[in-house]
Amino acid sequence: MRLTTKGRYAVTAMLDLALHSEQGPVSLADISARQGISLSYLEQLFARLRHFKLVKSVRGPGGGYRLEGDTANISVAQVVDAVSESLDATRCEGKGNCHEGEVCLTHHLWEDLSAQIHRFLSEITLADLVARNDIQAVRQRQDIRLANSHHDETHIAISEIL
Amino acid sequence: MRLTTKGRYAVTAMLDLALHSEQGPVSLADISARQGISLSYLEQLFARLRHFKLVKSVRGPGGGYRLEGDTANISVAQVVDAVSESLDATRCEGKGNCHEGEVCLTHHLWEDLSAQIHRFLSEITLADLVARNDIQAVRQRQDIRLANSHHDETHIAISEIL
DNA sequence: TTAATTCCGAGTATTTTACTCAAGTATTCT
DNA sequence: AGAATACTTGAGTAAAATACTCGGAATTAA
Repeated sequence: MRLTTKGRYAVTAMLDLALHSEQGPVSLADISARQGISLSYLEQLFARLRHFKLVKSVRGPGGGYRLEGDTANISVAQVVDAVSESLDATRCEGKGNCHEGEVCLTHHLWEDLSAQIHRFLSEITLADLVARNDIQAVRQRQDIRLANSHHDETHIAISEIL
Repeated sequence: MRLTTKGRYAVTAMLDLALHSEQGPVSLADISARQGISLSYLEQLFARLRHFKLVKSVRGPGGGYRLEGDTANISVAQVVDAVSESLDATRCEGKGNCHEGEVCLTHHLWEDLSAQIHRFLSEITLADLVARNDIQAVRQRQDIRLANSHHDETHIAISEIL
Protein backbone atom coordinates (compact mmCIF):
# COMPACT_ATOMS: atom_id res chain seq x y z
CA MET A 1 0.00 0.00 0.00
CA ARG A 2 1.73 3.08 -1.30
CA LEU A 3 0.17 6.46 -0.67
CA THR A 4 1.06 9.17 -3.15
CA THR A 5 -0.58 11.76 -5.36
CA LYS A 6 -1.09 9.12 -8.01
CA GLY A 7 -3.65 7.30 -5.90
CA ARG A 8 -5.25 10.57 -5.15
CA TYR A 9 -5.69 11.40 -8.81
CA ALA A 10 -7.30 8.02 -9.30
CA VAL A 11 -9.71 8.49 -6.41
CA THR A 12 -10.66 11.93 -7.67
CA ALA A 13 -11.31 10.59 -11.17
CA MET A 14 -13.36 7.67 -9.86
CA LEU A 15 -15.36 10.01 -7.71
CA ASP A 16 -16.05 12.22 -10.71
CA LEU A 17 -17.13 9.13 -12.59
CA ALA A 18 -19.43 8.09 -9.77
CA LEU A 19 -20.99 11.54 -9.69
CA HIS A 20 -21.83 11.45 -13.39
CA SER A 21 -22.53 7.81 -14.05
CA GLU A 22 -26.28 8.24 -14.17
CA GLN A 23 -26.21 9.95 -17.54
CA GLY A 24 -24.46 7.14 -19.38
CA PRO A 25 -20.74 6.60 -19.89
CA VAL A 26 -18.40 9.41 -18.98
CA SER A 27 -15.59 10.34 -21.34
CA LEU A 28 -12.08 10.89 -20.06
CA ALA A 29 -12.11 14.22 -21.86
CA ASP A 30 -14.89 15.40 -19.56
CA ILE A 31 -13.11 14.16 -16.46
CA SER A 32 -9.96 15.85 -17.71
CA ALA A 33 -11.82 19.11 -18.17
CA ARG A 34 -13.57 18.99 -14.81
CA GLN A 35 -10.70 17.72 -12.70
CA GLY A 36 -7.73 19.25 -14.47
CA ILE A 37 -5.93 15.97 -15.02
CA SER A 38 -4.25 15.45 -18.38
CA LEU A 39 -6.12 13.17 -20.75
CA SER A 40 -3.16 10.92 -21.45
CA TYR A 41 -2.48 10.47 -17.78
CA LEU A 42 -6.10 9.54 -17.24
CA GLU A 43 -5.78 7.00 -20.02
CA GLN A 44 -2.94 5.35 -18.17
CA LEU A 45 -4.78 5.34 -14.88
CA PHE A 46 -7.97 3.98 -16.43
CA ALA A 47 -6.08 1.24 -18.23
CA ARG A 48 -5.17 -0.07 -14.80
CA LEU A 49 -8.59 0.57 -13.32
CA ARG A 50 -10.08 -1.35 -16.21
CA HIS A 51 -7.60 -4.17 -15.78
CA PHE A 52 -8.64 -4.42 -12.14
CA LYS A 53 -12.30 -4.54 -13.17
CA LEU A 54 -13.22 -1.33 -11.42
CA VAL A 55 -14.47 0.31 -14.61
CA LYS A 56 -15.87 -0.80 -17.91
CA SER A 57 -15.15 0.98 -21.18
CA VAL A 58 -17.59 1.85 -23.95
CA ARG A 59 -15.93 2.70 -27.22
CA GLY A 60 -17.06 4.93 -30.00
CA PRO A 61 -18.82 8.29 -29.96
CA GLY A 62 -20.87 8.85 -26.86
CA GLY A 63 -18.72 6.26 -25.18
CA GLY A 64 -16.53 6.56 -22.14
CA TYR A 65 -16.27 4.72 -18.89
CA ARG A 66 -18.77 3.21 -16.49
CA LEU A 67 -18.19 1.91 -13.01
CA GLU A 68 -18.12 -1.83 -12.92
CA GLY A 69 -20.64 -2.60 -10.21
CA ASP A 70 -22.13 -0.41 -7.53
CA THR A 71 -20.42 2.52 -5.83
CA ALA A 72 -21.03 0.77 -2.53
CA ASN A 73 -18.82 -2.08 -3.68
CA ILE A 74 -15.81 0.00 -4.72
CA SER A 75 -13.51 1.03 -1.91
CA VAL A 76 -10.86 3.70 -1.85
CA ALA A 77 -8.33 0.96 -1.13
CA GLN A 78 -9.20 -0.84 -4.35
CA VAL A 79 -8.72 2.30 -6.39
CA VAL A 80 -5.38 3.13 -4.79
CA ASP A 81 -4.16 -0.43 -5.16
CA ALA A 82 -5.08 -0.52 -8.82
CA VAL A 83 -2.89 2.40 -9.81
CA SER A 84 0.06 2.09 -7.42
CA GLU A 85 2.57 -0.67 -7.00
CA SER A 86 2.74 -2.33 -3.64
CA LEU A 87 5.93 -1.30 -1.94
CA ASP A 88 8.36 -4.05 -1.02
CA ALA A 89 11.86 -2.58 -0.88
CA THR A 90 13.44 -5.50 0.86
CA ARG A 91 16.42 -7.50 -0.13
CA CYS A 92 14.42 -10.67 0.55
CA GLU A 93 11.27 -9.76 -1.38
CA GLY A 94 9.28 -12.43 0.36
CA LYS A 95 11.29 -15.06 -1.45
CA GLY A 96 12.47 -16.40 1.87
CA ASN A 97 16.12 -15.72 1.19
CA CYS A 98 16.19 -13.96 4.52
CA HIS A 99 19.19 -15.13 6.40
CA GLU A 100 19.27 -18.76 7.54
CA GLY A 101 15.58 -19.44 7.27
CA GLU A 102 14.80 -16.72 9.80
CA VAL A 103 11.81 -14.90 8.42
CA CYS A 104 11.75 -11.17 7.94
CA LEU A 105 10.82 -9.10 10.97
CA THR A 106 10.87 -5.43 9.92
CA HIS A 107 9.16 -6.71 6.85
CA HIS A 108 6.33 -8.27 8.82
CA LEU A 109 6.00 -5.22 10.98
CA TRP A 110 5.64 -2.88 8.05
CA GLU A 111 3.26 -5.17 6.25
CA ASP A 112 1.28 -5.21 9.43
CA LEU A 113 0.95 -1.46 9.41
CA SER A 114 0.30 -1.48 5.73
CA ALA A 115 -2.43 -4.08 6.12
CA GLN A 116 -4.14 -2.03 8.79
CA ILE A 117 -4.15 1.09 6.65
CA HIS A 118 -5.46 -1.02 3.84
CA ARG A 119 -8.25 -2.36 6.00
CA PHE A 120 -9.11 1.16 6.99
CA LEU A 121 -9.37 2.41 3.41
CA SER A 122 -11.29 -0.71 2.44
CA GLU A 123 -14.14 0.40 4.59
CA ILE A 124 -14.58 3.69 2.76
CA THR A 125 -16.52 3.25 -0.45
CA LEU A 126 -17.26 5.57 -3.34
CA ALA A 127 -20.86 5.54 -2.16
CA ASP A 128 -19.72 6.98 1.17
CA LEU A 129 -17.90 9.79 -0.62
CA VAL A 130 -20.78 10.50 -2.98
CA ALA A 131 -23.13 10.77 -0.02
CA ARG A 132 -21.20 13.66 1.48
CA ASN A 133 -23.10 16.84 0.87
CA ASP A 134 -20.03 18.94 0.27
CA ILE A 135 -19.31 16.65 -2.66
CA GLN A 136 -22.86 16.93 -3.94
CA ALA A 137 -22.67 20.70 -3.80
CA VAL A 138 -19.54 20.76 -5.91
CA ARG A 139 -20.91 18.32 -8.38
CA GLN A 140 -23.67 20.71 -9.33
CA ARG A 141 -21.36 23.64 -9.77
CA GLN A 142 -19.08 21.59 -11.96
CA ASP A 143 -21.88 20.30 -14.10
CA ILE A 144 -23.24 23.76 -14.78
CA ARG A 145 -19.80 25.01 -15.57
CA LEU A 146 -18.99 22.22 -17.99
CA ALA A 147 -22.34 22.64 -19.74
CA ASN A 148 -21.92 26.39 -20.16
CA SER A 149 -18.37 26.29 -21.27
CA HIS A 150 -16.96 24.07 -23.86
CA HIS A 151 -15.21 27.25 -24.96
CA ASP A 152 -14.75 28.61 -21.48
CA GLU A 153 -11.42 27.74 -19.93
CA THR A 154 -12.22 28.13 -16.25
CA HIS A 155 -13.18 25.03 -14.33
CA ILE A 156 -13.75 24.03 -10.76
CA ALA A 157 -11.88 20.81 -10.28
CA ILE A 158 -12.98 18.50 -7.51
CA SER A 159 -9.40 18.70 -6.34
CA GLU A 160 -9.82 22.42 -5.91
CA ILE A 161 -12.72 21.77 -3.66
CA LEU A 162 -11.49 18.80 -1.65
CA MET B 1 0.95 11.89 4.91
CA ARG B 2 2.91 10.12 2.20
CA LEU B 3 3.64 6.45 2.52
CA THR B 4 6.75 5.24 0.71
CA THR B 5 9.89 3.24 1.33
CA LYS B 6 11.57 6.33 2.67
CA GLY B 7 9.35 6.39 5.71
CA ARG B 8 9.90 2.73 6.13
CA TYR B 9 13.67 3.18 6.19
CA ALA B 10 13.26 5.83 8.84
CA VAL B 11 11.03 3.66 11.00
CA THR B 12 13.47 0.76 10.71
CA ALA B 13 16.38 2.97 11.70
CA MET B 14 14.49 4.46 14.62
CA LEU B 15 13.50 1.01 15.77
CA ASP B 16 17.12 -0.09 15.63
CA LEU B 17 18.02 2.96 17.64
CA ALA B 18 15.36 2.16 20.21
CA LEU B 19 16.60 -1.40 20.53
CA HIS B 20 20.16 -0.29 21.27
CA SER B 21 19.68 2.91 23.15
CA GLU B 22 20.42 1.40 26.54
CA GLN B 23 24.14 1.10 25.86
CA GLY B 24 24.68 4.77 25.15
CA PRO B 25 24.51 6.60 21.83
CA VAL B 26 24.28 4.54 18.65
CA SER B 27 26.44 5.45 15.67
CA LEU B 28 24.94 5.65 12.22
CA ALA B 29 27.71 3.32 11.07
CA ASP B 30 26.32 0.60 13.33
CA ILE B 31 22.76 1.13 12.13
CA SER B 32 24.02 1.09 8.58
CA ALA B 33 25.80 -2.24 9.18
CA ARG B 34 22.86 -3.85 10.92
CA GLN B 35 20.07 -2.60 8.68
CA GLY B 36 21.82 -2.43 5.38
CA ILE B 37 21.01 1.22 4.78
CA SER B 38 23.76 3.36 3.32
CA LEU B 39 25.48 5.64 5.79
CA SER B 40 24.98 8.76 3.70
CA TYR B 41 21.31 8.11 3.31
CA LEU B 42 21.00 7.63 7.05
CA GLU B 43 22.76 10.93 7.52
CA GLN B 44 20.09 12.64 5.46
CA LEU B 45 17.27 10.93 7.27
CA PHE B 46 18.72 11.69 10.69
CA ALA B 47 19.30 15.30 9.81
CA ARG B 48 15.52 15.57 9.46
CA LEU B 49 14.78 13.41 12.48
CA ARG B 50 17.05 15.64 14.50
CA HIS B 51 15.41 18.75 13.11
CA PHE B 52 12.05 17.40 14.23
CA LYS B 53 13.48 16.71 17.70
CA LEU B 54 13.00 12.99 17.51
CA VAL B 55 16.68 12.26 18.07
CA LYS B 56 19.61 13.96 19.71
CA SER B 57 23.16 13.74 18.43
CA VAL B 58 26.24 13.15 20.53
CA ARG B 59 29.44 14.13 18.81
CA GLY B 60 32.93 12.84 19.27
CA PRO B 61 34.28 9.34 19.78
CA GLY B 62 31.73 6.99 21.24
CA GLY B 63 29.10 9.38 20.03
CA GLY B 64 26.08 8.76 17.85
CA TYR B 65 22.37 9.34 18.23
CA ARG B 66 19.97 9.02 21.12
CA LEU B 67 16.23 9.15 21.07
CA GLU B 68 14.88 12.44 22.27
CA GLY B 69 12.46 11.35 24.96
CA ASP B 70 10.87 8.02 25.65
CA THR B 71 10.00 5.39 23.08
CA ALA B 72 6.41 5.57 24.30
CA ASN B 73 6.28 9.19 23.16
CA ILE B 74 7.53 8.66 19.62
CA SER B 75 4.91 7.50 17.16
CA VAL B 76 5.35 5.94 13.76
CA ALA B 77 3.47 8.90 12.32
CA GLN B 78 6.01 11.35 13.70
CA VAL B 79 8.87 9.44 12.14
CA VAL B 80 7.17 9.19 8.75
CA ASP B 81 6.22 12.84 8.81
CA ALA B 82 9.75 13.90 9.64
CA VAL B 83 11.32 12.35 6.58
CA SER B 84 8.58 12.69 3.98
CA GLU B 85 6.96 15.76 2.55
CA SER B 86 3.26 16.12 3.08
CA LEU B 87 1.51 15.60 -0.20
CA ASP B 88 -0.51 18.49 -1.50
CA ALA B 89 -0.66 18.28 -5.30
CA THR B 90 -3.42 20.79 -5.68
CA ARG B 91 -3.49 23.82 -7.80
CA CYS B 92 -4.83 25.79 -4.84
CA GLU B 93 -2.34 24.60 -2.24
CA GLY B 94 -4.56 25.71 0.60
CA LYS B 95 -3.99 29.32 -0.40
CA GLY B 96 -7.68 29.72 -0.99
CA ASN B 97 -7.31 30.53 -4.67
CA CYS B 98 -9.92 27.90 -5.26
CA HIS B 99 -12.46 29.30 -7.63
CA GLU B 100 -14.68 32.13 -6.39
CA GLY B 101 -14.17 31.62 -2.71
CA GLU B 102 -15.62 28.12 -2.87
CA VAL B 103 -13.38 26.00 -0.72
CA CYS B 104 -11.71 22.89 -2.00
CA LEU B 105 -13.74 19.70 -1.83
CA THR B 106 -11.62 16.84 -3.17
CA HIS B 107 -8.88 18.49 -1.19
CA HIS B 108 -10.83 18.26 2.03
CA LEU B 109 -11.83 14.73 1.32
CA TRP B 110 -8.29 13.57 0.80
CA GLU B 111 -6.99 15.45 3.78
CA ASP B 112 -9.74 13.77 5.73
CA LEU B 113 -8.51 10.35 4.73
CA SER B 114 -4.95 11.43 5.26
CA ALA B 115 -5.76 12.72 8.72
CA GLN B 116 -7.38 9.46 9.67
CA ILE B 117 -4.39 7.42 8.56
CA HIS B 118 -2.24 9.85 10.44
CA ARG B 119 -4.30 9.38 13.57
CA PHE B 120 -3.99 5.66 13.17
CA LEU B 121 -0.21 5.72 12.91
CA SER B 122 -0.01 8.20 15.76
CA GLU B 123 -1.28 5.58 18.10
CA ILE B 124 1.54 3.18 17.34
CA THR B 125 4.68 4.07 19.26
CA LEU B 126 8.23 2.80 19.10
CA ALA B 127 7.60 1.29 22.52
CA ASP B 128 4.79 -0.78 21.01
CA LEU B 129 7.12 -2.07 18.34
CA VAL B 130 9.96 -2.76 20.74
CA ALA B 131 7.59 -4.77 22.92
CA ARG B 132 6.86 -7.25 20.15
CA ASN B 133 8.74 -10.45 20.84
CA ASP B 134 9.55 -11.13 17.23
CA ILE B 135 11.47 -7.88 17.28
CA GLN B 136 13.24 -8.78 20.48
CA ALA B 137 14.32 -12.09 19.02
CA VAL B 138 15.89 -10.41 16.03
CA ARG B 139 17.58 -7.83 18.13
CA GLN B 140 19.64 -10.46 19.88
CA ARG B 141 20.72 -12.13 16.68
CA GLN B 142 21.77 -8.82 15.23
CA ASP B 143 23.72 -7.81 18.30
CA ILE B 144 25.68 -11.05 18.35
CA ARG B 145 26.34 -10.77 14.69
CA LEU B 146 27.60 -7.23 14.85
CA ALA B 147 29.82 -8.02 17.83
CA ASN B 148 31.41 -11.03 16.15
CA SER B 149 31.91 -9.40 12.85
CA HIS B 150 33.38 -6.09 12.24
CA HIS B 151 35.18 -7.96 9.48
CA ASP B 152 32.31 -10.22 8.65
CA GLU B 153 30.10 -9.02 5.82
CA THR B 154 26.92 -10.95 6.53
CA HIS B 155 24.20 -9.21 8.52
CA ILE B 156 20.62 -9.75 9.49
CA ALA B 157 18.85 -6.51 8.79
CA ILE B 158 15.65 -5.76 10.64
CA SER B 159 14.17 -5.22 7.22
CA GLU B 160 15.00 -8.80 6.34
CA ILE B 161 12.99 -9.89 9.30
CA LEU B 162 10.06 -7.52 9.15
C1' DT C 1 -17.85 7.90 -43.93
C1' DT C 2 -16.91 10.78 -40.33
C1' DA C 3 -16.21 11.95 -35.80
C1' DA C 4 -15.77 10.62 -31.07
C1' DT C 5 -13.95 7.86 -28.27
C1' DT C 6 -11.09 4.18 -26.19
C1' DC C 7 -6.72 1.81 -26.71
C1' DC C 8 -1.73 1.31 -27.20
C1' DG C 9 3.17 2.25 -27.39
C1' DA C 10 6.96 5.14 -27.41
C1' DG C 11 9.07 8.95 -25.58
C1' DT C 12 10.13 12.90 -22.20
C1' DA C 13 10.56 16.16 -18.36
C1' DT C 14 10.30 16.61 -13.52
C1' DT C 15 10.55 14.98 -8.99
C1' DT C 16 11.69 11.74 -5.57
C1' DT C 17 14.58 8.25 -3.91
C1' DA C 18 18.76 6.40 -2.61
C1' DC C 19 23.22 6.92 -2.67
C1' DT C 20 28.46 8.68 -3.22
C1' DC C 21 32.07 11.73 -2.25
C1' DA C 22 34.51 15.29 -0.09
C1' DA C 23 35.36 18.73 3.08
C1' DG C 24 34.45 20.64 7.50
C1' DT C 25 33.36 20.81 12.61
C1' DA C 26 32.92 19.24 17.26
C1' DT C 27 34.25 16.13 20.89
C1' DT C 28 36.82 13.03 23.51
C1' DC C 29 40.69 10.23 24.57
C1' DT C 30 45.55 9.99 25.32
C1' DA D 1 47.95 19.67 22.13
C1' DG D 2 47.00 16.30 18.91
C1' DA D 3 44.85 12.42 16.92
C1' DA D 4 40.96 9.76 16.37
C1' DT D 5 36.14 9.48 16.13
C1' DA D 6 31.92 10.82 14.52
C1' DC D 7 28.63 14.11 13.39
C1' DT D 8 27.54 17.86 9.81
C1' DT D 9 26.99 19.89 5.45
C1' DG D 10 26.78 20.33 0.63
C1' DA D 11 27.33 19.05 -3.97
C1' DG D 12 26.55 15.81 -7.15
C1' DT D 13 24.47 11.48 -9.35
C1' DA D 14 21.95 7.34 -10.92
C1' DA D 15 17.76 5.04 -10.92
C1' DA D 16 13.00 4.96 -10.29
C1' DA D 17 8.40 6.98 -10.08
C1' DT D 18 5.41 10.58 -11.54
C1' DA D 19 3.00 13.20 -14.78
C1' DC D 20 2.56 14.14 -19.06
C1' DT D 21 2.96 14.45 -24.63
C1' DC D 22 2.38 12.61 -29.06
C1' DG D 23 1.00 9.72 -32.76
C1' DG D 24 -1.62 6.46 -34.37
C1' DA D 25 -4.72 2.39 -34.38
C1' DA D 26 -9.24 0.20 -33.32
C1' DT D 27 -14.12 0.74 -32.45
C1' DT D 28 -18.61 2.37 -33.09
C1' DA D 29 -22.54 5.73 -33.10
C1' DA D 30 -24.62 8.87 -36.11
